[in-house]
Amino acid sequence: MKEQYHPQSIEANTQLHWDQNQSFQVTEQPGKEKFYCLSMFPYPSGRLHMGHVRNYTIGDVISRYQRMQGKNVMQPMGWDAFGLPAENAAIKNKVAPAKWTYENIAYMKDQLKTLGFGYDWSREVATCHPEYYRWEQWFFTKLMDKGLVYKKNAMVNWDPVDMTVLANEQVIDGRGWRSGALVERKEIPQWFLKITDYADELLDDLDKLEHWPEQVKTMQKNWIGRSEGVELTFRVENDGDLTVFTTRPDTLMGVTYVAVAPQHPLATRAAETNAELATFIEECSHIKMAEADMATMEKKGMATGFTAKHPISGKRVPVFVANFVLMDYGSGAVMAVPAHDQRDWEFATKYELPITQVIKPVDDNVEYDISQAAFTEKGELINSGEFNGLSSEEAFKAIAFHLKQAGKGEVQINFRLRDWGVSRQRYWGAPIPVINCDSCGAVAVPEKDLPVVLPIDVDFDGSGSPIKSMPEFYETSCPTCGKDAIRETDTFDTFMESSWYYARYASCSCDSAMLDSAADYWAPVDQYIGGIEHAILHLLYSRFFHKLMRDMGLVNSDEPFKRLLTQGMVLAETYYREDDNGGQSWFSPQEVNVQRDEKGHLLSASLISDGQPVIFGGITKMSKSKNNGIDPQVMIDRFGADTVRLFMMFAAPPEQSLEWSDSGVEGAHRYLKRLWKLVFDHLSRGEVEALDSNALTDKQRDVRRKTHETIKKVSDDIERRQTFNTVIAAVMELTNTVSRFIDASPQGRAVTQEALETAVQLLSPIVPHIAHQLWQDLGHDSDLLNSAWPKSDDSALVRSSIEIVVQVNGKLRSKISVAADADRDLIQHAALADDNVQRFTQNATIRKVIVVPGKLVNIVVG
RNA sequence: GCCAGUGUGGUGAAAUUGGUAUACACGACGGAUUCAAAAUCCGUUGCCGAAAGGCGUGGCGGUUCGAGUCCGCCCACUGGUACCA
Repeated sequence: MKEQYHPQSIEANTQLHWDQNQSFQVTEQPGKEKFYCLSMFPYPSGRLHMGHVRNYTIGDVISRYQRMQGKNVMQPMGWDAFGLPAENAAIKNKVAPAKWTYENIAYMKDQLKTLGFGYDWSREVATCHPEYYRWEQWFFTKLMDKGLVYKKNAMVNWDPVDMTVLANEQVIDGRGWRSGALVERKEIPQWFLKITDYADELLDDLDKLEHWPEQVKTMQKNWIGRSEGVELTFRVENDGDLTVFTTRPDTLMGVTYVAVAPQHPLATRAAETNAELATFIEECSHIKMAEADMATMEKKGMATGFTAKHPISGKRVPVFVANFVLMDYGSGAVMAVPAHDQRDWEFATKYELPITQVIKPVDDNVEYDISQAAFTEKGELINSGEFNGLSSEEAFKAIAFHLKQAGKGEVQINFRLRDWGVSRQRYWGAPIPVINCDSCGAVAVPEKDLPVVLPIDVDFDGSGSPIKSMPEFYETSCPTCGKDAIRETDTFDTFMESSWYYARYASCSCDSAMLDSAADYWAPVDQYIGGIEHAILHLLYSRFFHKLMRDMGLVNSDEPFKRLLTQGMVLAETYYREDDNGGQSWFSPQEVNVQRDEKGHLLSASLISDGQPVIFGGITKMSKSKNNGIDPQVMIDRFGADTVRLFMMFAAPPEQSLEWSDSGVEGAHRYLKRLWKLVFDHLSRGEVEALDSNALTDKQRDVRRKTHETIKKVSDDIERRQTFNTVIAAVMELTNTVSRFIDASPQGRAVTQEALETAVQLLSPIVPHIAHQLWQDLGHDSDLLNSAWPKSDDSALVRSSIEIVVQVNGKLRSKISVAADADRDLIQHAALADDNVQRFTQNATIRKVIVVPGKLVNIVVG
């Protein structure tokens, strides 16, 4: 064994060993318990970032741990390769999206290998391969057959200068990011998947996901947003019916106006003879298609001149156009009850519309003032004619019944969830497999003609998708009638590809079907790991897809991911200088020198290159825009992969955000050097005898107890709690104990050997390369990967005496040592007899003594 | 705006079921080693106080023998908000 720790050669040799033995290639083994561990695949943006390193280290730790539990572990990796950034890079660097993507994949794959992750690379998939998206296209055509797909008009952000559809992130302050033109809303025909058909099941099955974080389940539940209410109709004078949904039919008699979306047909008709209204509607079209923008903008409206007839009272209420009513959600119209809804109240106050109170608190002592704010609680009905005196709950039923009798409304379950629009007017995505024929309509591309291959040799200039101006792509004939027809040139939302990749890994080489029987062996994923930012969309779409695949007979399970770990972001410090024009230029933390005071508070910071000061901009998510990304590669080259992995797992628990710290990384590196030295020093003392657990001194017994306590804690921390930071802290405590333990006797050395072997095994999932080497040095011929996870020996855990904390009035006053099996009375006596306790109790009356055996005594005095 | 989370020493954090607040690290300070430095090793380190002791987990209030942990209100920050992935 070498005296110095050289990570570069150890890591290269260990990786070569795994490679030559194909250590991570797996096949289905029916007799053996399987474990499918999956990390969310990366978008190939160019280089790995720290978020990837964190995500994949967590997955690798869990995989290696499960393997040491004797399971058949599959850990695959692939590429979420379609998406907007490739198009942006193509415009910027004048390189085709496909070429850019494939080059990035090659580079990032090398980086993943350097980090030593145990992937079965024979299962690699990239979603931009026709062999992959072929099956997605096939699946879509099957969904068309089953009636789960439809086409309708939907709104997009339109850049009138670049003549292109913009993603929400490409709209900045209401303008196109490249052209600077005011965006417009535009309605275009798009394909939708009927995810709302599965809303009930997606909601109910959340209860089956025992091992999902509660917060993710709550967010999904709220997103699906099941609510019970009444759908009812207002007859509009000189026009048709206006249907609205309300969860508060008990407030119906307080309706003083109704509002429709600016794009509503009624608004359009009203605007034909009202220039002012037409101008208002035009203004409303310049708002970005994002809920956050809609909800925070100034609420504005204008009367249409139409009136609607109240379905019960028959009174006429004005119809408004309001910019906050969404055309894509529900019927595009809402009823307004200003007295009992805060938004309606603000709108009514602004436009001087009447506010009619119809609910009062049941408890007359509850204070409220309808002139200051809406009263939104439930209560008792007033000013509601025949419904007066009913409770909100009774009125819900009574009013719903009344409306149903009159044929004007019905109780309905409503979902916040909307159907999934999957059309994108972009180039770098999977072509939607549909042909539009003048006679036959939209026809699915037949299976024999799949895949519809995306041409990759294109000139991409950013002015719209190139395949939209490629007749050789879109000119075709109708599969049904044979006449000339036009191929769909929109591509799929990239969430389509990421909704089923986990299943394809199992059947990745199958070229005759989307999935084969192997998918059923491996699915569902036992452990899924990814960023919390995917809590709703990706995870909901994947759950939906899994149910679709189940109903198509492709898998047997109801849910794709048994257990979920959502990891936090990786943050770093930011530094900037103000430009002359008021902008900011950001400097990498690695270019900055920081001065701190005695206590470590930041005093000032300056740029290393010119010595001039820079401003500290806070700690934020690593990003290109703030130039605070730390390149994992630089760190790996400097310290080795094990150090980077160790720091990542040590700095914070996985679900929390993690702050990058250069000195923290150096600390992690120092620890590995100390561990190496500890093993080296131990081995340099020569042969080690067998351990005889009955022949140990008290000190040797203490060290051995620490070893077995550590096994117990670490196993629980990895398996149940998934807190890898405390795993490392616990092993550090063990190695600290060993380095303080000086005992060269045969049994002293045997105890040390056991402690060191244990430490190496417990750390091996986190730092597999150094562990691989140390395991051999400690005298093992077999591969550490396949060694059995250590088990704690209960007899080593036994203690003869334990420490009990003694409090007086809840304040710590003393600690006493009692026999481990001491009963309540004995503990209480010992506590009361303690000198320091007596100081606080002697001049007072003891009112109560609380004894928690094994833990503490609290003496309450008065 | 709405939904979900987070907030503990100088810093990252620990405290798992309501029971010793600050484990394990980083930094800082002191010392050993060295011609010197780096590296390494040892020690000190929540705040106030000479000590006894008091105070202390974003803020205010509550429940309890006992609250970082439970409840109510508030503040700040983060993620998502359906075309970023």
